Amino acid sequence: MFIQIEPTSDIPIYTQLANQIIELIARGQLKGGDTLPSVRALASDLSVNMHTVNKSYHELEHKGIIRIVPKSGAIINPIVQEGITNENSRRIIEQLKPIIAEAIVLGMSPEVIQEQTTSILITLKGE
Amino acid sequence: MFIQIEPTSDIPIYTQLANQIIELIARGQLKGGDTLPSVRALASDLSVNMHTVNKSYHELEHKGIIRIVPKSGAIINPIVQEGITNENSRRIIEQLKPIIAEAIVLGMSPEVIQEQTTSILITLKGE
DNA sequence: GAACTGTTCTAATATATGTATAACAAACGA
DNA sequence: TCGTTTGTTATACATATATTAGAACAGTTC
Repeated sequence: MFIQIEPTSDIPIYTQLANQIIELIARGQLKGGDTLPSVRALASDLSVNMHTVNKSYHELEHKGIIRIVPKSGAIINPIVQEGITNENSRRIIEQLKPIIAEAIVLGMSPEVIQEQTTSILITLKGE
Repeated sequence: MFIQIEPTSDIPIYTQLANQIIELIARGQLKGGDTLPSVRALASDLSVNMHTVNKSYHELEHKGIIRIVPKSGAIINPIVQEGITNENSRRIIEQLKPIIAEAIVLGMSPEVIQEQTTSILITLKGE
């Protein structure tokens, strides 16, 4: 697991960690059925507190990305193949909207926004 | 100004406000040169504290979206026409990446992600 | 000159974030 | 079986962020 935490970032550590795990799954470097390190092991690895890692894992579980088996470990769910749910789709769009609005106001043209989106998709999935 | 604040949201009030002002500018409902209400007037209007509105305005100024003239008011900068700066572009991409990664993991196909991006752009700019 | 403006200051409260320790009970592995 | 590991839970503490409140100040506006 190649994870890098910046303790001084304005993004909370547990969010940084959750985001990076999501990115690893999107890239296919973590697959459905793979197990995540124990909260203690990963915490020690990243030099952060056990509870901080635990909070990340529960955020991922709440989003439906992993499942936590008590007293056992955390397992990555397979990437959903049947298409995204309406609820999740709505959430994603609500998150994208303000960022795209900001991009427009800062002078990024719709064409460039599309290009950058494509670029990110290629980076993540190779498509 | 049609602004709606949800006090119980997990998104801070000052962020909600800044986002909505940005969206109004992106939509063209606020234009370069337009003035924003005074911090006291808008705070009263939204039933929030003056300092919360002030924090929003300063966030917008920090992003280069408005300028604040001390003892006078806040004026919207024109939408940048010369293209986005590299620094701003980098920031936008860093914000988009984790959301797009999450969309992929939750089963949104690259094609649908592109479609939704287009849809948001149309909603905002009519393009 | 009165009203309004953003600024600054102090203060209080609530919530969020992160760390530190410890104990518990279930699961795991040898 | 038995020791180790696991996630869980509880308490405590420190710091930062978010929000509100009230007041005073000095420049701007009309």
